[in-house]
Amino acid sequence: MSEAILPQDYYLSSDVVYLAQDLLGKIIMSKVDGLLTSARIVETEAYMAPEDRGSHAYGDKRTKRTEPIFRAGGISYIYLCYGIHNLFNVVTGPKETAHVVLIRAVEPIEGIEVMRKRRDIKQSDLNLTNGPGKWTIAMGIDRNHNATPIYQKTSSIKILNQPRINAERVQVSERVGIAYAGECALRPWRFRIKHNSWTSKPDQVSYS
DNA sequence: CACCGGATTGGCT
DNA sequence: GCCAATCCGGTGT
Repeated sequence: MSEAILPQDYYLSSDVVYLAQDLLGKIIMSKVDGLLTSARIVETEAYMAPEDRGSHAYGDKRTKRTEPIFRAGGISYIYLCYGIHNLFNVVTGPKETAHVVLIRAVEPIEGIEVMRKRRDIKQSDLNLTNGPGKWTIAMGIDRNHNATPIYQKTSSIKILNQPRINAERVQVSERVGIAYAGECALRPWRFRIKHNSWTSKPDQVSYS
């Protein structure tokens, strides 16, 4: 039964850093407009409010937008970034715990033709799903799917269990795009499957 | 109600 | 490497 849908209990852990790493290698599926796509999760990031300045829920800030983050784990948190991109997070932890895992990149398994059609780019297939704003398009995910459960058979988005990736095969680094978060930006909460071709942008190289 | 800026991307110089 | 796209959430007047 390694391909069972991950149950809500899985997402209720308070250890969001563990979960972010554990979600690597799991299979995310979507069924949107009757079209099935599936892919392997190859890159994640953990966001851990209230202390985490990189999180929308920093300081336990509650707004209409951040409200789903405070619900019990196992639902989606999808928001619009730069007015263009729908970024998908998994809400984790018990109710009132504002932790999420951002899925940053996936490796296509099923429905790659559907993904090509949705993305409509004239680039290599490697560009179909190798970024947080890219794979959601490929898999038909947008804010209509915000704050919905992902642990039910009937869910349009769900994640199937797979064996945990060994720590030696995981590349740990700083998170992307949150320089404004000061010291929090330095936290090693980005996780990638090592040597996987479908992960997103490489680490920034700094010259001094 | 006006303004600022963002957990990004793709195309062009 | 640079930068526009595009829009809405959050904040302050």
